[in-house]
Amino acid sequence: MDVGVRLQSIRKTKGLSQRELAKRAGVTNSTISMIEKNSVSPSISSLKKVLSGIPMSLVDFFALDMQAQSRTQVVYKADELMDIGGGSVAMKLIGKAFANRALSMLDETYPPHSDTGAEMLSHEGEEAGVVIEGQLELTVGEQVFVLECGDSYYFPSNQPHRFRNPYEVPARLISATTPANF
Amino acid sequence: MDVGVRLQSIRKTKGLSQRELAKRAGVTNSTISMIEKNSVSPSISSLKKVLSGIPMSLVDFFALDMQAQSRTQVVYKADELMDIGGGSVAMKLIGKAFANRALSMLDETYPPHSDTGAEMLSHEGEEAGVVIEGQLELTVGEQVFVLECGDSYYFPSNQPHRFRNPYEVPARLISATTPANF
DNA sequence: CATCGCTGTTGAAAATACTGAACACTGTCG
DNA sequence: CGACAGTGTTCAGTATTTTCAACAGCGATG
Repeated sequence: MDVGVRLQSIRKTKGLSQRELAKRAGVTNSTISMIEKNSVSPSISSLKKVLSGIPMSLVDFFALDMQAQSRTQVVYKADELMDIGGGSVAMKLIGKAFANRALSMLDETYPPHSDTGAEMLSHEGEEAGVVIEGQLELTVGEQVFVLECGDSYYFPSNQPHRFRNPYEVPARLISATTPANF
Repeated sequence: MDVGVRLQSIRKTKGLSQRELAKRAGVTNSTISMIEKNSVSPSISSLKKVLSGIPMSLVDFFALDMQAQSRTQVVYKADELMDIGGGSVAMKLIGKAFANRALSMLDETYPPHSDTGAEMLSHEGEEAGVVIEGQLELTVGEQVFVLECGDSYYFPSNQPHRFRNPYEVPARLISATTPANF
């Protein structure tokens, strides 16, 4: 992992000079120069100061790291997804031909006033999703959330949960669950 | 944010003494003592060494913050997703506060003529996705596919792959990967 | 009680990071 | 061309962190 290179690329992305960033962060330009050249390994406090001038959190900074590491049917046309929707909700499974999948990805459509059911769901694993059309109500444990278009969620699936569309327009949700439950 | 307290709580959770952790990490016990007492602000390199004895990544260490602050956030508004896009492609991670995730779900936007890079990606696990806006070209191994809006894919991530948007309109892709690579 | 093995803390010395003031380079303006 | 404002780099001195070794406290064992 290369702190210096990463800092430099972030700084340049933001269109800042070393001196400009230094001023905002309350450090000297030489500090930034040396960090970027990896001639020092900054202390947490000074890196935090530097990032505050961007601004960016330490988590986000280190998260960039991971990205550095970046015959069965592969592609499925929109109309060849497998519909596994039991009730009113249409749930289309992505990658039906993939045996022993580690992942369930679904394209779900919730018509107005539809629901995954009164009793809460609960199973092993973790799940995430994004609402890409309409709005949806999500209940996790005791908490009730309203997801607007573009909003997303992530929670451990053993927490009791339920999806509901109490609105007048259909909602569309892309979800992923691991391990696969379909 | 309290580096010292956090380190201490992690260390104790793992049932390690200062000396034991110090030995595994390749630092001295006094370093750990002082960090935990917040009488110093460790350098990135030494904190990284210390965490390697746990073991734990810097991201996860700093991510504990967010977890604590929001008692496991479930829902993320569209504008609070974490952008981990390195190049031209905007990749937004869903559920950034979820530490040790089993799943990476991303909301990716490919501007016209953007690309994940000339060299093919390859890593462990499986991945799936749906194109929800525009069109995208996907290369898996020797095969090249054109994904229209609504089309999806599923393949093992060890197959070399690459995404490309050679078209004139932006493409938006929701993808999921397990195990998490972010 | 004494001794062992462990715990975490503390001080002086060694190593490392940060500052402040130079330097060399670029491009722009008069 | 000369002056200027910007860029990033370098170096000596200062401030901070890290080590090494000693210390004090605690519980178990002989």
